[in-house]
Amino acid sequence: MTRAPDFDLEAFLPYRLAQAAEAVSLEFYQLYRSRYAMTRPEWRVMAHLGQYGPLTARDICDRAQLHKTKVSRAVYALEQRKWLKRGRDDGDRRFEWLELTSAGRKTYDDLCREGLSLEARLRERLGANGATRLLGLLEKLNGPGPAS
Amino acid sequence: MTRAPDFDLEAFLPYRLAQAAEAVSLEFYQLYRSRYAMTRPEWRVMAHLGQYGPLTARDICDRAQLHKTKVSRAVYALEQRKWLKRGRDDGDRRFEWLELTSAGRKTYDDLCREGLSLEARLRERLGANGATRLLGLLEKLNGPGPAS
DNA sequence: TCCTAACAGTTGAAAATGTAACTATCAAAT
DNA sequence: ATTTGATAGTTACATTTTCAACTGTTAGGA
Repeated sequence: MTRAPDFDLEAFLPYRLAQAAEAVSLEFYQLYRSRYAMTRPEWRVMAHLGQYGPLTARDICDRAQLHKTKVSRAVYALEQRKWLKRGRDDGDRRFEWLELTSAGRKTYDDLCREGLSLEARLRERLGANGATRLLGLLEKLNGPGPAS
Repeated sequence: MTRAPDFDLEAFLPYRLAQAAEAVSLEFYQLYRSRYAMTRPEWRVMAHLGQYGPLTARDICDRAQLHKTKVSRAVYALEQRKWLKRGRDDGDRRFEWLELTSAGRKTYDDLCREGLSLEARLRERLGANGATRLLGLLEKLNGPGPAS
């Protein structure tokens, strides 16, 4: 049982990534939270619906890496606020197709504009090509993933 | 009120960072969770204590960006398991100095070894200099931060 | 047809978290 | 000495998240 003296927390990727992600997403979270009283899962669900048209809850789970109970509750909340409507699939009645209402899309568009503005600030910090290189590295990092 | 057609979720940094951080930290989380039944805040607190010697709860809050109630509860849990001991500061009795016990250090050392092994796998995915470049970019990202 | 297994989505209870109020201690000013 | 305001850390309560069990539906045999 030897010591582990060469472990360096400051250079530990899971730690640094978590710190960076938290700091960056906090800026945006505070915005949609204070402006629209939305939670993180609610914004995630809205973002995916706004971006990729009608989806089932399952689709959102897969794409957004969100647990199905989170999606279920977020969908319920968005529906209550009339930002989303659901419709059963006629062929397979287990599915529900989820879609933003026009009120939901208005909110989504507003948050997209804010997102773009935040994105611009972040890219400024990263310098030319910085964002592209960062996205590329993140891609590599998740790449292989757990074998299906 | 114009549409926001150029918002691209797949290239949105807060989103991609959150996804990457979650995926990467999950690998490690599952390890210390299954092997030691530790929560994330508990590991964070242990990591900081193992790495930076005796600290107060406040130090850990600042360094680890962890809310003080999380730290308080994590410290309590680690203490119960005899992985940590606390001692009042003689000068200022508000402070408590926190330190890993030798049992705690043993656990910490074990997790450090696992951390190093995970880190090696991640660096392999990132290629030569990839990790260094990634850390540099993350640094820039958080750099300025909100003005104090 | 009937049985079984799988899937989409929901719900309830337990655990974790966030917020605000709290105790105890200290420092500075009066 | 006493008051005021700040700080370290804890606790209580409300909200969120997680986990497992559940309903309803479909598909594929026997």
